Parts: sequence; C-alpha cells; structure tokens
Amino acid sequence: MPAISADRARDRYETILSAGSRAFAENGYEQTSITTIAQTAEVSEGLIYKYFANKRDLLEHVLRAFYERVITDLDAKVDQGRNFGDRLYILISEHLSTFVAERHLCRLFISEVRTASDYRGSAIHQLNQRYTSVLVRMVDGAVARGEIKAGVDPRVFRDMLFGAIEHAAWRHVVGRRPLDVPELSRQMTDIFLSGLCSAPAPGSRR
Amino acid sequence: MPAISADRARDRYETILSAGSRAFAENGYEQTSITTIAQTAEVSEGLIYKYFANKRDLLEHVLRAFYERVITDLDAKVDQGRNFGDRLYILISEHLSTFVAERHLCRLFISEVRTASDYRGSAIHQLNQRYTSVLVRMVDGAVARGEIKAGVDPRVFRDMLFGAIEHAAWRHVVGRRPLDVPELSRQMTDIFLSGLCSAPAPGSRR
Amino acid sequence: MPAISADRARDRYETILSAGSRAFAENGYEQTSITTIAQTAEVSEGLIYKYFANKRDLLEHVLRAFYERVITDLDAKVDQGRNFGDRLYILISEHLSTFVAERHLCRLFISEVRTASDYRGSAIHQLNQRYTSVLVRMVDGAVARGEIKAGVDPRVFRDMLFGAIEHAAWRHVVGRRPLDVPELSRQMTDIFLSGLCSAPAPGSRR
Amino acid sequence: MPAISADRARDRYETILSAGSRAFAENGYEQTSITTIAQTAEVSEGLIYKYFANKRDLLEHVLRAFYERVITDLDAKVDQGRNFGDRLYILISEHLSTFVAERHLCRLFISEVRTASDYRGSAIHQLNQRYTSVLVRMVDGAVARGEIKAGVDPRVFRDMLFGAIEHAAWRHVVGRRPLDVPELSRQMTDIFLSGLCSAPAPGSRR
DNA sequence: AATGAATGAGTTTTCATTCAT
DNA sequence: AATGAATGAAAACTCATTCAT
Repeated sequence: MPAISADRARDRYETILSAGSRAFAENGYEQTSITTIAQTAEVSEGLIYKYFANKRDLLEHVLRAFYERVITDLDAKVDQGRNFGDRLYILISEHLSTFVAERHLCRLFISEVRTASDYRGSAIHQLNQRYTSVLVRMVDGAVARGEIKAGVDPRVFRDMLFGAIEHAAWRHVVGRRPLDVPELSRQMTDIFLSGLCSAPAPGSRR
Repeated sequence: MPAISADRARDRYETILSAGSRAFAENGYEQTSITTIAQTAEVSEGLIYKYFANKRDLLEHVLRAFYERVITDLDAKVDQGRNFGDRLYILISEHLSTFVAERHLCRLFISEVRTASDYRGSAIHQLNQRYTSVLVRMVDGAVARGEIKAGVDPRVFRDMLFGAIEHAAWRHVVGRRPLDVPELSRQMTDIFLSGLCSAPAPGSRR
Repeated sequence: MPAISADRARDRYETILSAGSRAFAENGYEQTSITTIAQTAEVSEGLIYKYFANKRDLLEHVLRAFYERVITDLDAKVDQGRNFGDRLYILISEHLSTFVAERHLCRLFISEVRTASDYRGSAIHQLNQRYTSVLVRMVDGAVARGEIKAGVDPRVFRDMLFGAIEHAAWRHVVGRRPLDVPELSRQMTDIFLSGLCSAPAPGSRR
Repeated sequence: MPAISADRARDRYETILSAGSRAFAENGYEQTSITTIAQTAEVSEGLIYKYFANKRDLLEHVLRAFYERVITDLDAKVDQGRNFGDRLYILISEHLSTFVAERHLCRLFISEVRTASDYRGSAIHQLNQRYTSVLVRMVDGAVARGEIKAGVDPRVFRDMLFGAIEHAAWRHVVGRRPLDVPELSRQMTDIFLSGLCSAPAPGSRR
C-alpha cells in the first residue's frame, strides 16, 4: 500500500525530468544548479534525490529521453522510402528536424554526451548504436541490391552523415539562423549520392 | 633591467599554457581547477594570474594556440594539389592528422569552443573563419574551373566536410581506436567527389 | 510543512546578525571575514548566504538594526519636552546614551556607513533622513514659537549637533573613558542654547 | 659614498608618498593595492618596501603629512585674532578650508584614522593633541580674560567644535555640494559664541 | 512521502610581501 | 640601488548532497 500512487510518482518523475531537461538545455549541465531545477519543477531539492541518484544521473535520464524521441519510429519511417536515395533523404531530414525542433537539447547532447569519458557502454552509447544500426542495415541492403557501389566503408559513411548533420544543426543552434530542412536535406542527399563532380545519380530523389 | 629575462618569462608562459592545455583537454574546462593547473605546471596559483587574466582567458589562449597550429601552412599545402580532388584530399588528411595528433585538444575544441555562447566574434571565431575561408576559396575556384558541378551550396559542403572530420576524430578520441588517416581521407574524398552510387569521378586521386 | 519552524529560522537570522554585528563592530568591515562570523555564530559559512545575499548585505542589516534601535520612540520622547531646551536636552542625551551603550556599533556606523560611496539613497541614508527630520521639525517649531532666533540655518545646527555627539562618542570609544551622559548633555545643551559668552538662556533646563 | 644621493632618495620618498596619498584618498586604504601605488609612482613594488616598512606604515606617513599641513602656522594665524570670537572664526575657517581643499584626504582621515584601534599613542594621536592644544590654550586664555563664561569644559567645547567641522566637511565630501566656507564659519562661530536663543554676543565678529 | 535547513569542501581570484638577479 | 617575478595564504562565495523533522 504505497503512500503515493504509482501515477503520482510517475507524474513527479516526469515533472522533474522535464524541468531538468529545460534547465540543462538552456544553461548547460555545469551552470545548472539542483536548486534551479527544484524551483522550476516546484518540488523540493530533497525529492529530486528520491527519483534520481544524483545530478549526473538526472542528466543521463534527460539525454536518454531525448534520444528515444529521436529514434522512435525511425525504422518505420525510413522503410517507407522506395530506394536508397529516398531512405537517405528521410533519415537526414528526420534527424535534422528533431535537432531543429529541440535545438537546446541538441546543444546539450553535443556538448555533454560527446564529452563524457564514461561514454562507452553507457545507456546513451547503446541508444546511439541502436540508432546507428538503422543506417548500417540501410547501407548493407543498398550494397546488396547494387544501389551503391561496393568498397564504401559504412562506418566512414556514418561518420560523414552524422557529423554533417550535427555540424549543420550546431551552426543553426549557435547562429540562430533559420534552417531550411527540406532544402538542406536534399542537398546533403545529393552530395552523398552523386558527389560534387558528377551529374545527379539516376534515381536520386526529386 | 628586469630581474628575470624575457626568455624566462616566455618559458613560464609556455609552461602554464601547456599545463592548462593538457588539463583542460583531459578533463574539460569546468572540471579543471586552477589549483590542478598550478600543480601540473609546478607554479603557484598566483603566477597564473600574472600571465593570464583569468581561467577563461587561459582557455582561450590554449584554443588559439591549437587552432593556429592547425591552420599554419594549410594554404600553402592545399595549393600544392593539382586539381580539386587533390586539394580536398590534402585538406582532409591535414585536418585529420592534427586532430589525431592532438586528440585531447580536439575534444576540448569540440566540447568547449563550439558550446560557448560568446563564440561569435571571439578570437577563436575569427580563426575559424580564416580556416573556413581556405575551403571556400577552394570550392569557388573549382566551380569556376568547372571541376565541380554548379548548384552546390559551399556552406552545406563545408558543414558536411568539417562535421565528418570532427565526428571521425571524435570517435577516434572516445573509442581509442587507431585511425588510418590516409585511408580514411581517401574514402572521404571519394565520397565527396563522386558520391556513393556512381563510379569514381574522373580525375579523382588514385 | 517546513522541516524547521519559522521560529528557528528567525533564531538563526538573529544569531548571524548578532555575530556579524559584534565582529564588524570590533574589527571593522574589511577586517572581518565570513569565516569568523560563521565561527562566532556557530554556523556554517554557507548558511550565512542563505540568510544574507552577501557580506555587504549583512553589514547593511546590522547597521539598519542599530539605526532602528536609535530612532525608535525618539519622536515620542522628544515630544515630552516642554520647550526647545528640554527637547534638545532629550535628543542629545538619548543619542549619546545609545552610542555609549553600543560603543562598538557606533564606531562601525561612523567608519563604514559614512564612508560608503553608495550611501546616498541607501536604506541607511533613508533612516538617517528620518532621524534628521526629527531635529528639523524641532528647530522649525522653535523658530515659529520664537524660542530661537531667526537666521539660524537648521542644517548648520544639525551638523554641529550630530558632529558634536559623534565626536564625543568616538572619543569615548577610542579613549575608553567613562562618559557622564547627563552632565555632557547638559553642557552641550547649554552651549547650544546660550553660547559660550552669555549667561544661560532663560528657560534653559536646570 | 651612497650609491644614490640623499636628494634623489628624498625625491623617491616624496614620489611614493604622494602616489600613496592620492591612491588611498581616492579609493580607501583597503581598496588600494601596492601595485597601483607602484604604478602611479612609476616605481617598482620592491622599492616601496625600501622606504616604508609596509602598507600600513605608508598610510601613516600619508596621514601624518596631511595633518602637518593642517597644523602648520595654525598657531600664528589664530594669534592674529584680536579677541576670542576672532580667533574662533579663524580656527574654524582654516580647518574647514583645509578639509575642502583636500576633500579626499579628509575622507581618508575620517574613515581610517579614527577607526584605528591602535590610535592612542600613535604619531597621529600626538599630532592631534598638538592641534587640540591650540584650542585649549585659546579657551583658557579667553576664560582668564573673562571673554567666555566659566564652567565651560574645554573638552566638551573641543568635541563640539571638531565634531561639527568634520561633520560639515564630510557632508561636503560625500554630497559633493559646494561649501561656502566663510558663511558656514560665521554661522558656527555665532552659535558657539551666543547660542541659538540670545542675540549675538557683544564683540562677536561682524 | 516530502521538505528545505544545513553543511563544508571546493571554486576562482587577489595581494602584501619577499628575494634572486 | 632597484627590479618585478614569484609566492601562498587568505578572501568571498557556490552548490551537490544529506538528514532531522
């Protein structure tokens, strides 16, 4: 017989998570104090430590939740593409859209996750691998179907893809310039498919 | 008649800079205390403030020195390439080499510089623009000579290029995997030049 | 449901205020460290910052409390005097009594408050003006009733009065001599009323 | 055979004293650093410690020099007054003039000297007594000649006089209002001589 | 379950003073 | 005689975390 219902507990959890998310995203991990989060969540500081082991743990939950939002349904969406070009375009524009929609979390993600020395094996690392696997499967299939040339190392491609997306998104976050997601996605897709020199690859979107 | 030679002063400056560089690079800006740096440099805390206005100023000097190392001679080196493919290969492999050689500073650069909210207009920002301008000139020349197709937005290309390099370097830092710079550069160059689908672009290196 | 009663909080506040009051008064503002105050109050340093914004804020609270003690009921007391001489005597002896009773705070008041460059407009300044206004009203009334001669600039009189009191009190603090408040008040009153040359003014006390 | 001539040494001493005087006066003792003084004096920090034992010692020299300037010739000037009223007027206006002319040092004097717990017996204390003795002799003479009524405690009068002057001068320093020295001196003299109630004392100036 | 008062180690920064040159 | 590099002990202030209530 819990003194508090499970619903209520989940509600508290969400409230704190959301307050932490906003605070971290806006001011960075180090610059955010537990007190601030407690005030935003309209909750006592002590309670935060009932739901999260410590400040770092709260950050991890925030980032995981963000990552999960990015990944959700990505598989299904990508599968709607009829060919490799389609699928690549979808992947890029989905990823960019999320980063644009949650620019602050994107920034938090870039500056905090990627820095962490205990990244390997962490929950975030695992999510990252789940994400990556979508791409790997995509590439493998395309190679098998002869849609892309053999000899391409998928890991190199992956670095290029995610690096490019992050970099573009980061410039958007920092520069506060508007980002034309469809156009940017189209250009990136095109370069990936047919390179800078040749004519558009046959079958490339649009 | 100074009690101590200018050489000695320069030596101190470099000792502190180097200690700061290592410490920041290994643990991040916020996680590094002035005390740690002082101990590493075998110098009193007070002396650090004789050479640098404050902690942030020290970081800025560290990053600037790093950036200047990256940029030095880049122009000249790139100009040795006979065509766009050559030049692109040189740019990528030079950049990657620096990042690999100074993996920790690379990480510092990525996590601290790019995050800073006062980035725009800073000395680092200016160095970044100087760096970027090398690329922009390269692309403009290539378009003029018909080496790459029109319609490519150089900014998109730039994001893709630097993003890809940074991401690859980052994975190297985190994963502690060895990085085959020539091979990786070759693959990246190839993808940028001819894309994933088509045959290698005519005139591409190798 | 506060973990600690409001009474307890008020108690803490007063403990710190009193410790700060004593410490500041005995060694001056700059010479007193937060650490000292914390030790005197048997409280952690951090807690002081829960109750006061910063060291300066604590000083201000200390001075305000002192000033309020000086002012309290002064109006009522002064009004008990039947004529200007009576009232002047009451004002002087009241003021002197407070200064003698709290010699150390008196010194703090003189050396810190009056020195502060941000004095004008501060809460202390306002209290000072409230205090001063008692005197101004006293003088104005006396002029109107013909008790004192016209042509006296109340501001000059005010400077002389407060200056004299402060100076006497200061010598008491520094010299550690006992101060015969009634006798001193009587003499001051007499000089103010009838000057050094003439016979005692008619109606002067005693 | 000194490596430096006595003249040169005296010059250095004066330079440092003057730099210290200005710096202390403008920003207060605690807020002034030796470095600042060294820069103002265009002298190394080390040299200051050749001429003065420490920072506090420098302050003492500064204040002493100031005090000596105030006292110089005061005796002679006061003696020019033909009667007590004249002499009192001269004393007040001389004192006020000095304070007005050197408002910043006046402030330093009030906030630092009067606070010092080691005031008694200090060089400054001795100067103060020399100053005071001028007044005491004045009063004693006036009593002997029947110029002022018996029963006046010279110490009370002294407190009133100096307190009044300091207070007025302080308000001038803080408030940055212009000060009409002759008029203010006249009013003060008048109140001291004949009080607030009676008509001007016979023989009072003007 | 929830609070928020309390802690104390940790932070950056300043500065009077010393001393090798 | 003169320098100014170097020190190191302080200072004010912050904040994640704990625990009595």
